[in-house]
Amino acid sequence: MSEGRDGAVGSGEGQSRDTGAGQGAGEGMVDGMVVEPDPHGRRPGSTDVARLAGVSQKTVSRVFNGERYVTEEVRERVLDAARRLGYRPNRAARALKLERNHRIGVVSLGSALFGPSSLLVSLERAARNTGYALSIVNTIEGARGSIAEAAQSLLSEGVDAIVLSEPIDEGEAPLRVDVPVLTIGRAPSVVAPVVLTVLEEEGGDLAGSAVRHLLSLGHVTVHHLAGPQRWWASQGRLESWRRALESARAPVPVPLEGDWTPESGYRLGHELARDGEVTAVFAANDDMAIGLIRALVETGRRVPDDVSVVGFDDIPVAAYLTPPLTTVRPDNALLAEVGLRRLLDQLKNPGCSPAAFPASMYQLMVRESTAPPPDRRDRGVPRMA
Amino acid sequence: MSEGRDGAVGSGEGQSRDTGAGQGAGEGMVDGMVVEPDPHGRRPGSTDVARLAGVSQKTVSRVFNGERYVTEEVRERVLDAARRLGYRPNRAARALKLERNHRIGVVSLGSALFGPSSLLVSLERAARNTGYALSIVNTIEGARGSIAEAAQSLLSEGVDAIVLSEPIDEGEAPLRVDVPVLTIGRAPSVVAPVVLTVLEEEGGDLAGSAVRHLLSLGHVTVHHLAGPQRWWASQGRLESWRRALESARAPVPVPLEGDWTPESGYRLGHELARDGEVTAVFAANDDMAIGLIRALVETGRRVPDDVSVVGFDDIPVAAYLTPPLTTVRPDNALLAEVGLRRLLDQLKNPGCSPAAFPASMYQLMVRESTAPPPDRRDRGVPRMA
DNA sequence: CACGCGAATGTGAACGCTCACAATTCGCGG
DNA sequence: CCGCGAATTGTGAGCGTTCACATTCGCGTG
Repeated sequence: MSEGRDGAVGSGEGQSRDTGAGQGAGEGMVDGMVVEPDPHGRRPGSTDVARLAGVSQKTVSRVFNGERYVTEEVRERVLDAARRLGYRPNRAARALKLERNHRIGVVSLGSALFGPSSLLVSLERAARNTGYALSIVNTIEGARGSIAEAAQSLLSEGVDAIVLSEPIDEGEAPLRVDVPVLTIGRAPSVVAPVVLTVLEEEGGDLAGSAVRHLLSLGHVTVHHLAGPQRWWASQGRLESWRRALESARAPVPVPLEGDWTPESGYRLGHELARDGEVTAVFAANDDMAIGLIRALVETGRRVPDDVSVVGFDDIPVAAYLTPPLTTVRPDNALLAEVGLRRLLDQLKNPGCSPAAFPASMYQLMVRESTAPPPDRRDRGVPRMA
Repeated sequence: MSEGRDGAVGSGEGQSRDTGAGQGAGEGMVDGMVVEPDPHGRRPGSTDVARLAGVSQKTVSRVFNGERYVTEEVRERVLDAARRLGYRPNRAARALKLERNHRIGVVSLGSALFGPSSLLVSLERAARNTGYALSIVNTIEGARGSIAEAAQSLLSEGVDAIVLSEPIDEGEAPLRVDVPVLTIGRAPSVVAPVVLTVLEEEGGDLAGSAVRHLLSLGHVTVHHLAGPQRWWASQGRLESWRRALESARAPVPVPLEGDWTPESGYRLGHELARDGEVTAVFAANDDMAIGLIRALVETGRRVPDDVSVVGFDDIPVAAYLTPPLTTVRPDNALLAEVGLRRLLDQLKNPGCSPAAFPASMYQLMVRESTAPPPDRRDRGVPRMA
């Protein structure tokens, strides 16, 4: 087996400042891997592995990159040596050389809102499945230029691409970066080598099912409690609501604008409650829907008997509220997955066409916060024309 | 918006074999900074800046690290050159040389639960305020060894430290890593150079106020709907509940174990409802409390008239439920901040004693899901002995 | 005026890795 | 036995930074 080669190593040691001598001394077991006492308290590098395995440093590199042209025997020896030393390749060095990081940056809002959170979780999972790491930078909502700042910070970390999650329209100079960008939801203006987008609308008509559900129950129209219009997500839901009404030839009331919080739903709910005509409301998220319901209840309107309410998100507790909330459940995991796939396809294979959307992303969860409007209830459920 | 640039790339070709495409920063204005056409289609490095500014590369480094001994005039010149080139220091190179990354890794559960999410957001903010970047790896609950795996993955990214957020007890071989570790909540067994902890209990007695509140309303005892006991957080809440009962000499009922979801609260709520003695329940999170309330309502028990319920977390909608939920509000931001401070102090100044906890972290939000027990209501609010 | 000292700047060697390009080996047909 | 290509392994040059160590410069002091 190992024919002389050990002789060859001994000679060339010009550079050995840190390389102690060939110590074979004490060693401790850690979890099945032997840790050789580090020569100088340094983490082992590929050269250390190479020395121990009696091969060149390059060969170690080959083994760890799964390149061809390594005999099984050598590979074994290298892997074994690596295990003994507790070696892990140094990503920084690799990134330095390769000029890419296998890391993508996410600009997100620092919020614990259910929608954004679950999107983030899904993004992480999707990224990790494809071998990418995620860097997350949160912007502070309302701080001007914070998206650009966040993007810069990611760029200096050397991310290969940037994802703008839940982008909001900061109404500023376009964001300019030199890596591919994926925006989830409609894009604010971005200048980059590649700009990709996954639109929420791609996965179906968002609010359409909610609106049609309410109309088919006999409501004359559906009011809308919108999210902050600087969020593209809010705009999408609003538009979808409007379109659904228009295509059903129902009147389109003036939408109210909240800020995602139950407080805002509550406040606007009191306004809505003053209008006796209101029998159905679609809220842009569940939190606002809940605030809204509370306001209605407090002003003596029953839900769903007097007013029907539909939310958006299907937060975990939605089914357990009183009354259980009818709501639209988006498939954030799917959204994240498709978006990331488009981005990564583009990264490794510039110019290819974006992956199509596989399936519908929205599901209306009909529960008990919706019912026929009061003047019709006794007549049963009528149909829309 | 629109596509990025495209032309302009034509010239450089030599080096672009591995780098996807040569689509580095092209020419043009970037956010007010002039980008000189790249000499070789490469991102500018400090040497380029140095050349342009007519100084040595080292001086550029000095400027960007805010070292002393740089004349104002030179600094200006360097900064100006850097701006012109659109230079950003390369973190990978720095990390390579420094052997640290200014990056800390977080092992978290991939969940959109409110508690963990808001903790994560707080961690990110705290980290960024101190110049650290965060890498987040989610574990999959229930997958064996996933914490160790996640930690390894962070390690190979070269993080300077690891935070175990919301750790769960996987009952496995101790986690062994070679960077400092911070565990938020009680630690599973970890072997590392430094192991720090922030306990939730440090910030107050968690559930104590909730239990005392209920007892003082006249309830004989308080039942507990616990979280999954593999989570240290659940154990803390359970213990705190038990201690509070014991120190009030109230009987300690057998706790029920849920899994954080409203479903589990609902299911266990039905069990609880069978026991006519139950007049007060403390749930380990709001979601379960909501499921519980639903179950109670369905079985004809009124909340709070027949049964009082207290939750934990104070999720945004808690105040807008019917009835508004009395709950314990933890200060996750504070928790994250103190924890991170301890970690960073330790990193830059090994051996110093951990920062103390500045303030109480729990606040009982008394709302309308709690009231005196049914048999006493008419007699007004009695006092505990 | 030499000397010294501190302020300001430059030098060259790593850091751990990958890549283009040898260099070595092996099998085998001519 | 030579040679040639394919399979394997080695070599050396950086990638952009930082660091220890010069080096230069300006100027007050003996």
